[in-house]
Amino acid sequence: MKEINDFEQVKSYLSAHQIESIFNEQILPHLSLYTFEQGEFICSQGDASQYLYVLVKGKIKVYTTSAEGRTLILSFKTPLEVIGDIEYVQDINIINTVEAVSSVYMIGVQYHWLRKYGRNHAPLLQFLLDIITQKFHLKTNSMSFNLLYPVEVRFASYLLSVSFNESDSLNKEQLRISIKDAANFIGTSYRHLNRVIGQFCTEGLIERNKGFILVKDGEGLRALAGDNIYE
Amino acid sequence: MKEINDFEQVKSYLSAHQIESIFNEQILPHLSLYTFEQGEFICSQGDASQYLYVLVKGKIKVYTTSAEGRTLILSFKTPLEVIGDIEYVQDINIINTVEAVSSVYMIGVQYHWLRKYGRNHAPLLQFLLDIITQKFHLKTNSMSFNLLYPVEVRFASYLLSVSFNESDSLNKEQLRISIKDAANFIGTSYRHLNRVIGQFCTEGLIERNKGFILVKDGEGLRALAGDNIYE
DNA sequence: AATAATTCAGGACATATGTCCTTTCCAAGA
DNA sequence: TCTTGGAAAGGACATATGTCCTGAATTATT
Repeated sequence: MKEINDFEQVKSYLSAHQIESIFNEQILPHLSLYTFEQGEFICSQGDASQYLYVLVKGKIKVYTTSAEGRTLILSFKTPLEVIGDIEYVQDINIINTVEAVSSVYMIGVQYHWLRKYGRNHAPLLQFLLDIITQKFHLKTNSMSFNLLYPVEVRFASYLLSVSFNESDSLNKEQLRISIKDAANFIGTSYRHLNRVIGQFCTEGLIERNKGFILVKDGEGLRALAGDNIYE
Repeated sequence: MKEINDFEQVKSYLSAHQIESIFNEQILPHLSLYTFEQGEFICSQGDASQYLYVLVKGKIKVYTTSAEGRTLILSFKTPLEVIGDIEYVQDINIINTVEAVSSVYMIGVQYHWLRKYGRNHAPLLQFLLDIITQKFHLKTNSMSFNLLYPVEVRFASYLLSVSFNESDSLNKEQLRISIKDAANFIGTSYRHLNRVIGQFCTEGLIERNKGFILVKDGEGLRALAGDNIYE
């Protein structure tokens, strides 16, 4: 983590995401811009929490680790997103580990100042409500989805969701995904996901060459996934 | 659903739950008290949403039904709880079906009035934030739990959680649970849950007689469940 | 280039879980 | 009392998924 001492950048990110109004005059001076490198932790499960972060650039993943050491990825997030909000409101330790997937920029502010100056600032409260209800909705969906459908369907959905979001930067439908991440995300084992990938290849839905996965038949995947797309 | 036209009761429920301050003078006149019978729907997945409900007495269950007709119970809730909050903030249709498990009392208010008079009322916003973050936290836990652990463990946890909460009213550890509900809650089939129950009986953890389940070895269940208790 | 270390793909098998169906039993109604 | 319907329990089997392990492929290191 590195702090970037440039208040102009803070302001410009706020304005880019149209959230200038959520922080009032008293809080503004206590905002800082932080950057995290790829792979760096933003916060770790169980730690005491102190900062509310607003993700303004880059991509992060949120995951939990069970007592037995199994990992479950709960979500990937891109701006605009908030980290530490639940912990702030509930006054509890960090629930999930958050890790930078790309290089990441976040605006951070200590709970301390939020408690002091933000408690009754309606725009901030509304903003948090909006963000959290979105998260909640998304989580509700993925929870039902994970429990109600087999791995095939979840993976088809995952592929679609990833290929849509990433494809801007990459070659058409060619995308590098981490199979391990994918397995942890849809809550299955690496081995089993591999099996499903093999099956998809046989059926001509995708093709794989050395770590990459090429979506050959998006329509086929969509048919498999049904309406359910990880949003 | 039946409306109870008695503003005194509304006030007394508000005060019993110490939430008098969340509704301001303008909104108060638009609060109503509703009662639902056991089995009655409070709201149904997909419907247009119009009311925010505060559960003040009784027990409800929240579930979702997949396109294929499978049911997944997302949670059982007792006071203090809010229904329709996500839908209010996001302005979307009802996400999950909510059904009264016992006879239920709820304070209802139309979104209309909330939008008109509640938008900037910090106590209301804070209250919603608090409730929703709690829900979110709970859901995060149950999601990881469901994905990370086998049915045995989930059921052990479920039994513990239910026996603690219900046991006030009932005979010691004797509790009537709906096995179907339990199966839908932990996201498995009735058949499989039955199998696990059989196994638990063999191991002397529980005993069953005609629809009832008797917890014989709470410690054993706790050992199985590990630290993970729903909620 | 040669070797070691790591990642990747998949085989073999065990286990968990789902589907379908049958039997038993009990309660509601004729 | 006699049906009849529907819960409850569980048998038989198919399928989904997990665990452990091995060999090939790839990358890093000397």
